Amino acid sequence: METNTDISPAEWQVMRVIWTLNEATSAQVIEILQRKEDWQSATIKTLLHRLVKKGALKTTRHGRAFIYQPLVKEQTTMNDAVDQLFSSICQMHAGKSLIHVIEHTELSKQDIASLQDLLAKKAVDAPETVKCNCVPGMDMNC
Amino acid sequence: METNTDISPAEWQVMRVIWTLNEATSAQVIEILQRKEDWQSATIKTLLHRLVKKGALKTTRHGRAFIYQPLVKEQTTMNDAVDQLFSSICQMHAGKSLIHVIEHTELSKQDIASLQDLLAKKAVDAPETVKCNCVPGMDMNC
DNA sequence: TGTTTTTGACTACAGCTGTAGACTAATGCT
DNA sequence: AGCATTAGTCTACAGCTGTAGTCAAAAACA
Repeated sequence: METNTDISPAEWQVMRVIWTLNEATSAQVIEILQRKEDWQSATIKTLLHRLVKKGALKTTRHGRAFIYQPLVKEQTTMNDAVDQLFSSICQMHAGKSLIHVIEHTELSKQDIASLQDLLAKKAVDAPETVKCNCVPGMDMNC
Repeated sequence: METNTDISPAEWQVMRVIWTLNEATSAQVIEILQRKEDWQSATIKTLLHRLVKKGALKTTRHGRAFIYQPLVKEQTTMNDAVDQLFSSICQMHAGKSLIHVIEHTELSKQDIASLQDLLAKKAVDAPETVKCNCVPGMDMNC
């Protein structure tokens, strides 16, 4: 079964709260998100509802209210989103964009080490240049 | 003036062709994109039109037809898109997602070298861990 | 010059998104 | 038991997207 969880930006905010807490009531999500976003509670309820419908969250009734829990993993969902973006841009320029993100992203020593490791391995048989694949058939350089 | 060029996935495909060719007629764009996507010409015309309206493309009349040219730079637009994505995900997990992309992206020797350079510099004062910022106020780890 | 082709413009329409009001049923306090 | 609060459901509505048909004007060809 396809878990085609295409999560919109606003929905991401909701997911992040729930991923972090592992489970939460709508009241909690509302309280927390209102510290950050200027959203009415009805808006957040709608987002929760849509996420349940999309299969990204599940609910368990607990007396009066529901408890919301994630059905999709955070890291997986993130990776999918990033993959989707990178697969729609020009391969030739992807490297520069990666440089750009890394310049602006805080990374732990751990992650940096992993990246260095990975790059060292990739360097071995890296091509001199990566071809632009924007115009199929033609062999262009964008 | 805000050049809030929010380009949708389908529109990206169109932009990529035009960025690569520098300029193109709608006929060219249609011909090229139909090699890759199963789109009717009317669809591609709509996309071109929307991109002009959004300020991502400009047109110059050339007899019967228009010549389309980019008004926004490819690398800049890509960087913006990537920034936008990374700013909506959990900082704590961003590193892992970067590792993930790099694993699956072909990179030139050049780009790898730049990345290595950059990482070496960042390693110097990298934090042990990057805090999750998903639940403001609370000091959580997602 | 009349006809075919091309090209852009306009219209369409459903599904997704952001944003939220209104209503209802259940809960809890007095 | 009655009223206030709360949580979820329904409805709404405009703008963006994917996807495309139709039409009119212009151009090219016969």
